[in-house]
Amino acid sequence: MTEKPLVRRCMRDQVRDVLLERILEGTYAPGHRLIELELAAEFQISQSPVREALRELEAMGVVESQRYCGTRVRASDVREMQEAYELRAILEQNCAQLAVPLSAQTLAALESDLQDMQMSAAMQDVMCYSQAARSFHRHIVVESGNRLILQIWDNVQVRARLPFVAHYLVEELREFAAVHEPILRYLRNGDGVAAGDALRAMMQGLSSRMALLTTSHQVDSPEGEQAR
Amino acid sequence: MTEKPLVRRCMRDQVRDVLLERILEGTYAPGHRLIELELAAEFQISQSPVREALRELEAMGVVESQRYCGTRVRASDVREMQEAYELRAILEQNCAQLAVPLSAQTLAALESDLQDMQMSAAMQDVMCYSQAARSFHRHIVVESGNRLILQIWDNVQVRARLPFVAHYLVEELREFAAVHEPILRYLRNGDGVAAGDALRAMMQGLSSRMALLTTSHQVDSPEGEQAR
DNA sequence: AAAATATATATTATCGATAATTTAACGTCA
DNA sequence: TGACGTTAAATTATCGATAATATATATTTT
Repeated sequence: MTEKPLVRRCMRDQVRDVLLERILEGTYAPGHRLIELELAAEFQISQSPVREALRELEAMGVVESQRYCGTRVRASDVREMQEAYELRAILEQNCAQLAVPLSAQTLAALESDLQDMQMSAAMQDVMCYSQAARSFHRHIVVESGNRLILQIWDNVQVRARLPFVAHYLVEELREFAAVHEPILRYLRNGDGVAAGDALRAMMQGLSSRMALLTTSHQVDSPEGEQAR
Repeated sequence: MTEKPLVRRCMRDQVRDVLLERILEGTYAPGHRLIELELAAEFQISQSPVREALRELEAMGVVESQRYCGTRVRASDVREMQEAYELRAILEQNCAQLAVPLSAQTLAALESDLQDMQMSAAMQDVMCYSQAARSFHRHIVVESGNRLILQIWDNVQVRARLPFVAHYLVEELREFAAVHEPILRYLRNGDGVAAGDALRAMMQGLSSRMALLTTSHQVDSPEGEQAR
């Protein structure tokens, strides 16, 4: 397993980034155990930096660990994803209101993101769609001017697992992209309330969809590596 | 400096809690340096658990550290506090809506908190007031049923530095306590929207007050211990 | 055979020491 | 004097090893 040489920048940060990447990309499935000394051996470093990286990931909510029992990738259950979308609904509704009026520059960026969404929706490119959608929504949060909310949103975003969700909605990506059109229109007209309401409705719709996954699909069930 | 014996429960957690307490109580003023080996010596443990505790506090946003340069208590600037109250306004407004109708038990708890607030307001006991107010608002967030929001709220709560804010508002604690009366009444009547609106107004009022502190007071200026 | 107990193993939590790095203090030279 | 380099001191980052603990496995007891 060859990996980048891990030089310059403290080991801890590098390990964190590598592990986070692996988790988000799915290399480490939910439930996968992360053993400190094993990882230390792989990276050819000692236990300490690995340990600290894991603690950081734990604070971020992507792994969880129990005293003396090890650390494993969190299986984001349906309930949590639902809650994440419910929270996003609230945050983004308000951010839209705070963000208007938007600069021409920001509007252009949103326009560009929307085009990317429509393009990738047509090609059913889930990863690409997720990225564009994330960018679209994030711009609105940024423009709210509240850095704390942005920080929180970024955190919640990780838990919302959009790439995962988009995968289940691959047939409907076009429709989801289309929903963003009126939102952009409202924003362009400076109607933050309408844009906010539309954003909220969209997110709450997704939240409801999450609930349906509970029964139809088994979400994030660890396949290869199980709890013992 | 005698302290609790720090036994049972991993050292890291105990250290974290002690340090957090000291920071929130003001024993460690903003800007205060936290030196790993110094703390390790005080607690009679090694550097590692102290270090991990500091990393955790950093993730919580109460301290900040630079590579090889040490860790110090964050000076929560006015802007951040303002943003925190703006966010609380949004979260609590929505939580009130989600929380109704409340159980008799919860209403009783809110009633009790309100009494504590009025009592401590009368005695100008800032710490006591802060605690009661925190409990009051937290109950509402808990009853929203959204655990993720609760998690976020707890985090934001730390940044809002209520004890600090309350100190500046000590003369007005009575009035602030009184504002909670109609909120409780709305909640008792099951009017989540009205309660939410009132909560939001209160929080936004505080947010505005924070802005005023910018000019009139020098907030959180490290007195004893300075940056070098 | 089932329950309870002891042993073994795997892994984390902590330790004490060293390496790496930053900042401050000092001295040198133009 | 002041810019510049150099050493010294302070502190973090990392290391390698040990202690503590949980889980799994084997053993005994009833």
